[in-house]
Amino acid sequence: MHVGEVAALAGVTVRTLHHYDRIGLLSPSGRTASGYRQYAPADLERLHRVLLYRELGFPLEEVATLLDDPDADPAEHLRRQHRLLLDRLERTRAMVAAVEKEMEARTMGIDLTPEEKFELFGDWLPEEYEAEAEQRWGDSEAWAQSQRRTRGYTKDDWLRIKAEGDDVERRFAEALRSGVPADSPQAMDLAEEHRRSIQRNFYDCPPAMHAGLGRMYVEDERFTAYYERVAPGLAQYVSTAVQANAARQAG
Amino acid sequence: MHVGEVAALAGVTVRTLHHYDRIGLLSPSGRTASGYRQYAPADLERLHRVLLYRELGFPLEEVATLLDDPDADPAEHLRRQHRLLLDRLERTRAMVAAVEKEMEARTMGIDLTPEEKFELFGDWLPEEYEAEAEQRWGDSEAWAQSQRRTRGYTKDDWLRIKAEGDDVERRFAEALRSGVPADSPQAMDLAEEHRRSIQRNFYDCPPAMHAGLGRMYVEDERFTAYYERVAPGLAQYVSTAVQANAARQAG
DNA sequence: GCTTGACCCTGACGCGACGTCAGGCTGTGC
DNA sequence: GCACAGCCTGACGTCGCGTCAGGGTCAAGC
Repeated sequence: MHVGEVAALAGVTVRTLHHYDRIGLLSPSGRTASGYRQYAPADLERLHRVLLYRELGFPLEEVATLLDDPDADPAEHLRRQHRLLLDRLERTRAMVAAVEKEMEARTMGIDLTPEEKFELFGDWLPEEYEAEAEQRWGDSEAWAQSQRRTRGYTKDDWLRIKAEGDDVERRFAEALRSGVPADSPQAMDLAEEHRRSIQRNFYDCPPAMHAGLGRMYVEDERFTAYYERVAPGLAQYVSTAVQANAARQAG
Repeated sequence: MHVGEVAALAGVTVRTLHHYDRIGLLSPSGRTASGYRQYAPADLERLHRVLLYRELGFPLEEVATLLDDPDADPAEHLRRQHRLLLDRLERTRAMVAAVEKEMEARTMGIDLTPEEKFELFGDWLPEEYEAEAEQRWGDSEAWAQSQRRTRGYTKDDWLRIKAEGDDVERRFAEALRSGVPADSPQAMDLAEEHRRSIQRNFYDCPPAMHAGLGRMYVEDERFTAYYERVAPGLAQYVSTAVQANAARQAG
């Protein structure tokens, strides 16, 4: 195969292949009499690995040392790439969660601290996050996928939505005032309505994620303060109702 | 706040902030009498957005036009960033799936075509992949997370593992030869053993993913050929047993 | 056999997003 | 009052290519 074909196959430019040849990262294993580069199947394999490591953010020089390590067999590379990709998956998921927290905060008019906003850029320790996310969101995988529907909302929608949320809040406060238990079917129905409202308007919110939000309402003082300002005891009330509802859905 | 603090908070260097100031992407809203940069909270918010868009691969000039668009309010940015992050999540997931396919192929000594290996780098159309992945892996979310255990395998492990896999295969072939139905408890038990073997050795493999592998064994001719070479009809046999077992686990 | 047009070659310069000194001013603790 | 950390502004270096420039190659069609 010559450069053009390889470039088209791999989705890179010819110039890139020239560059990789020049710096010795990937030199084609042959040349024609007239000097044309000839790529063998093994060269393609190497290119494949190069592109994956590059995608993962390695500088080309480091890629070269990785690939030229005599102790690293193909399986070794696959395992490393697999691990790195899973790290990236986790990191992206954390960023999605952070943006969602901001969205949730914004709809309630709560300001996050600067530290909180930037925390997702800090030096990323997957193990640390893992446990936290697990606890916060439960099955954090299941909800992440289906959230693609939230795209393409217009500004007007958000006003309508805000009104809708206020309505549910008001009825929660009413239930609390008239002594309806937080784990009663009536309160759970309100919680379910709350969940469906989020689901329709903001992002897909399966019961497990909803339960996570519920916990946040009592654990994060700013969310607590938001509800407490509507009515005293409402944060705990909503939290309990939401979690009871989630348990009901799961059971 | 002055540069050093902001840099530490956001996890960037002072030089980066100088650069953003120079190119007009993020100029601090004030200076002290002696010329020190003074960053206000609003500057931090802008920086936060800058870093997220940068992380998502936008060139800085484009980031500037995005942020200076008078029609784009904060919610607009959150929605866009959310959408872009979900795209990235999907793309990373596809790459993970591709690497896993390679791993699976390698353990069976099957070569993937160059096109297949590079397909994940092609111009990425999320919708296209979505349907395919859904069909291939079922609940592709649920299994992705728990795979972090596969890290840190040594070379020796893989030899032991290969022997283990061969053993299960041999017993599958035996069951097929002696007329044990593929959806019988006995065959399903073998399938479960197969799944657990993968789970222990290669990557976490919940029933849904295992069922996906089972489908691949009959749909991808090279995997089919692998099993058929062990015994005629074995590909379909294993596939059926695996999927029956997955259904049993789910029920 | 000759042209045409697509593809290949090797320099060489340019660019984006900073890293990295150099040389000098500022602000705080002892 | 001085040491030392932290701030300033140039200015040059680096990495991973993009983008010409100037010239050779090759299969197709006339």
